[in-house]
Amino acid sequence: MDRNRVLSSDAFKLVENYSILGKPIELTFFARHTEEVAIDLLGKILVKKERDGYLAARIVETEAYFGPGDPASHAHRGPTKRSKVMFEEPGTIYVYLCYGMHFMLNVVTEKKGIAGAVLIRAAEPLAGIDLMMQRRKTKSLDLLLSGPARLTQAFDINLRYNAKLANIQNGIFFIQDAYFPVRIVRSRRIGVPLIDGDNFRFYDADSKSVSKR
DNA sequence: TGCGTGATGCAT
DNA sequence: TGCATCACGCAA
Repeated sequence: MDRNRVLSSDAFKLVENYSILGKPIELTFFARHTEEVAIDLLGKILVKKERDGYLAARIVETEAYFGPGDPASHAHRGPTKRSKVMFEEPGTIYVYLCYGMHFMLNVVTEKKGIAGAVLIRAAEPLAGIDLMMQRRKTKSLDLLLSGPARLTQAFDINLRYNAKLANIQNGIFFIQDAYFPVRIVRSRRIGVPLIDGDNFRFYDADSKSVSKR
């Protein structure tokens, strides 16, 4: 199936198709090494159920954040009021406010008690596009979800979701992508201090929705 | 390029 | 209690 066709397809029907092909992924998916999860999340579909239908987007950019030893991680000095979520059960959603105005969406990894999370930085819109464009006040498909704050704005993700499990009961979950192979590129993480050996950002080399900078 | 914006967490 | 700091986006 070609990607342009997907992007122009009717929103909510498409999600039904994906739902048939890929069930929501098990939370055990997240109970692995953070780097592995960050890579494997590329190509997965982020789905959020709303009153009037579904929002769906194909994840194309992620970053891995670890615990102690990773100075860029909120958890690097152990659990605090904010970062304790990163030590929670794998598959827990970690949302926090950045620069006083931007929400960041992460999913907790590793087994409970070990800090780790994957920041979801960008995605390609698949369903609920009109609603997302309305929220973002943009007409560009490429820019709609191409940045961590853009994505949370379009998906209306805020602190209410923090510390909730990423499962269907809570209105947000992932389903598997049965279609596209992903050509993965690694780079250093964005917006964090320069760290020797930082190579924990991952993106789909063929996606136009990857964030710039 | 610079600024808005507010919670966080370390230093007092 | 104070105050740098911050996984960013947008107007210019």
